[in-house]
Amino acid sequence: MARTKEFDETEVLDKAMDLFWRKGYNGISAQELVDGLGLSRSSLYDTFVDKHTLFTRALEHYRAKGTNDIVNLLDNATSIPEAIKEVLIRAQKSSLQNKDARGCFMVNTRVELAPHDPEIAAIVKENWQALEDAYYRALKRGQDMGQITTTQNARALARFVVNNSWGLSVYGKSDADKKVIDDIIRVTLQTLTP
Amino acid sequence: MARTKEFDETEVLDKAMDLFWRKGYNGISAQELVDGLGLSRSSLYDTFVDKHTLFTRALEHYRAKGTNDIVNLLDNATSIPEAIKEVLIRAQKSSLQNKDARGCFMVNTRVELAPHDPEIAAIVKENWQALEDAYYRALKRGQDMGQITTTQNARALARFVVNNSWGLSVYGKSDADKKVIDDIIRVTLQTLTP
DNA sequence: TTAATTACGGAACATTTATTCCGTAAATCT
DNA sequence: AGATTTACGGAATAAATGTTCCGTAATTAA
Repeated sequence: MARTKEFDETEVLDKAMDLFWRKGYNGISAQELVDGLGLSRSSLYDTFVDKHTLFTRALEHYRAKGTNDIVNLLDNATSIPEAIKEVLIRAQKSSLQNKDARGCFMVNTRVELAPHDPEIAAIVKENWQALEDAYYRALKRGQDMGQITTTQNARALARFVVNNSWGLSVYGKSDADKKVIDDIIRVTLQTLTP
Repeated sequence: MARTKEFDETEVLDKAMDLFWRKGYNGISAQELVDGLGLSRSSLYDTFVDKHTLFTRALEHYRAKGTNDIVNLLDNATSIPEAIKEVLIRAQKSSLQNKDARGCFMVNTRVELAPHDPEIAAIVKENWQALEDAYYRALKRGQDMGQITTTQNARALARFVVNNSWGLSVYGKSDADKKVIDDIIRVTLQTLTP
């Protein structure tokens, strides 16, 4: 009944996610998006309405992809300290290797947009709570298995771990140094173990 | 020999700091700056050259004001855990009370600009290292006084504390909840004490 | 094959952006 | 007081911004 799109929507969202992740919402222009996404202006606006909607889609794409990976990793872990260490290290890998300094898309967005954009704030909040809950479940299991300290309740520990992962995300935005990251992760994990 | 300025440069920098702090560099326009600073466009550009220079001055103003306060507090502390607790709480107060969601200007800037702006990155880095060093000195003294654990070296603990302060800054940008903040501070401090 | 529908490329648009310019006002030095 | 220098208000500017429009191309249902 009509012409077919010449691009794959998911692939475009992947690219959009990467662009916004790197440069932020206000840091990237419509022209840069057109150039970077590889589709025409009209197709972009036909499909994604406007810049803000595209950003929202990209952020939700990140949520569905990246965050769920972490949640699954935590839910399936047998060694909780190892799993948490893995998650904290994984977030730093791109910063250390590619020196592209992306950090975490959710953290970047929370800093840039959440204070003035309720719709974005809601997505960021949901993501944060999903992460906190995943850490909570893992830490709770860890306590039952004797892998995690019981001097603090699992909820507090989960919030503490999220806080450190956020700190590391900020850290990864500039001058990432493996020694510093290792120190932070080591102290954080020592806090969690009995 | 010439007409006197009708504004106080320091007062303007205070306002500029507050505006950039709240909305970021790309989030605020030249027009909003003119309106918010209360001086004319020509005076603004005569005195502060351009938007980027004004931002740099505002950031250095923050460095000279806010960061030095913290450094002094830490250097003069008798109870190191109390001092660190005070610093971590203080950064959260504005977020909890005014719900203005400013967070920390340096953290905001590190996320928004440092990856793509070497000049800004240098200021942010210097600030971060000054803070880490101040924590280090305080923690070292704390270890000597038996107030701080010796299971980790003071440098690692300092990096860990900075990381948590950054996490709290991100947290303060949206939906700040006193219970969560208290959990994070409590676990962090428990890690530091013997 | 034709009709209907949607996609695409690119020019066009109105608005906003950061910045400059200019005429006038005020302050200081001689 | 006069000359010189700088500050100020506001209009003006050029470029960039996000978005729309239009003619043509491609796809499918009838």
